[in-house]
Amino acid sequence: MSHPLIGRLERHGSLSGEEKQVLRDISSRTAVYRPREEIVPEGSTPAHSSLILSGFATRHNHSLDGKRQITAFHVPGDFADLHSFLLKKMEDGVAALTECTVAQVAHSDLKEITKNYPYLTRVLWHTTLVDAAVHRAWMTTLGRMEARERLAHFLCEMRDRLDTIGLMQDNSYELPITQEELGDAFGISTVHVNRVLQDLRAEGLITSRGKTLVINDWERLQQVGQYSSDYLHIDQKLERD
Amino acid sequence: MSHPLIGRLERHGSLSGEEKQVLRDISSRTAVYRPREEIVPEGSTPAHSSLILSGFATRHNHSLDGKRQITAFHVPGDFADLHSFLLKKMEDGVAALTECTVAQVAHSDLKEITKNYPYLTRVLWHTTLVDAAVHRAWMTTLGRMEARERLAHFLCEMRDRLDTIGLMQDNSYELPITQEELGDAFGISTVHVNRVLQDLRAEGLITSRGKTLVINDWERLQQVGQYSSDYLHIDQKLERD
DNA sequence: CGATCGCTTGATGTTTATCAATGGATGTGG
DNA sequence: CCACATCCATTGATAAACATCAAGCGATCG
Repeated sequence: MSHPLIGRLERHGSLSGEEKQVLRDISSRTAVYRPREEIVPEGSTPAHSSLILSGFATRHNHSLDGKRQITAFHVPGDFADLHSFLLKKMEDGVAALTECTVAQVAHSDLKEITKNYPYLTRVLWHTTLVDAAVHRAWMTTLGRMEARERLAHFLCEMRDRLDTIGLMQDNSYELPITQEELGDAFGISTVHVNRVLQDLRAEGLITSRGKTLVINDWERLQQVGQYSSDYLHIDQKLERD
Repeated sequence: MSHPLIGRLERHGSLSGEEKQVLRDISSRTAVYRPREEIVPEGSTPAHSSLILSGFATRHNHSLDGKRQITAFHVPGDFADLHSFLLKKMEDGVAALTECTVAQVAHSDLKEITKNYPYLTRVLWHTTLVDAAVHRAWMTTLGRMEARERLAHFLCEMRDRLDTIGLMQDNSYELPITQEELGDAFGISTVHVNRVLQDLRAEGLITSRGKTLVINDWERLQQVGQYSSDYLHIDQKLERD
């Protein structure tokens, strides 16, 4: 398996051999987490950032009265809490959805990168900006779209994100996310998620068997979700100089 | 008037004299915008980032069916579209709410900073991460809180943000935002914003005369909004070394 | 002075939450 | 291997939050 972070960053820039070696060096310490296990506790102050090498994970807040808001779903190659490098305190925790292999990148190593590798620094900064761009897209679906549009939008987003890492084939992908988690991400009750997904199936837009999701009508699903992949900045290249 | 950006960044780190001079140099080109004028058009690819020196501004998306989602309200000292330095294409536009004086910082200058001033680079990166942290807090209110809680939360947030730049006195501040704009930010119809604000007034939590907002019961307003200022990372210091 | 803007109010309809219960699938200890 | 528990998807009935439509009203402005 090629290195997920290097693969990811190479889509956003052209790394030198030295830079690739640096990335390999700082991500050599790995850990494995079981499903539902906390990778980064909510409210903690980690000394390293967690790069997902394999598996799916969530990032989530809890409101003061205990309700959970999932702020991101993470897939292999995502730097789930790179922002903790500079923000220190994690308002949002990271938890494994499936078994996850995670590289733990020391913040001290990241700081060295900012001192010696300006281009690599910009590439890493860029990944946190894409993360924020996804937040803004989700804000728009949360604030201005109905439940079926939100879910359709998300299914489109996952298709494109998984496609770039080779986890989508024939408009089908594995989505190890329960209906309760979808509800917590998109501000919908579990019951309503269930009914909306049934509608999308009944209209012939999607099929699902177990955790496998099939997109049967990509065009119409994008229309329903008012989806455009622009905000993911897939394959946007950062110039070196 | 002291320089708003330097004031802002000095709360997040300790800048050297040389670094302060660099910041002054790159933000010397200014422009003035009238209320409602676009500062950064939605979908554009600016060659510079806009730093608000004075005035209030919004950042906003439009869903494909034309509904507006406001993703941020900006106050003096905010680098409204610093993310356009690396993301290039602006999915969200910036528009003036009041008359705004804006410093236009060339992306080429920002790139030079990343090459020569690692500490300054981290401080700038940090500001984009705080921006994203606010997005996540808003996502939580959008997804998991009711209209009156969302608005109460926002009024608390503005109190603290305006306090740090000296625009809050005696639990009172100027809020040049219409009820329609509040609705577009928090996923609520204008009519409902109006009724919720009336409720908050009737309960004695706030008073408003024209654009002036007074917080009459800070404790209870925070409770209603389930607010804690942690996510704003006010006065968090980044170590130099 | 008409026009526009922002705020307000009332009446009605829709989306979605909540509560409660069921059933299949999976896993676990005895 | 079975009894039991747990998780997740599903269904029906009722209630709440909020949107939409429509109209009026004061302030401001060219």
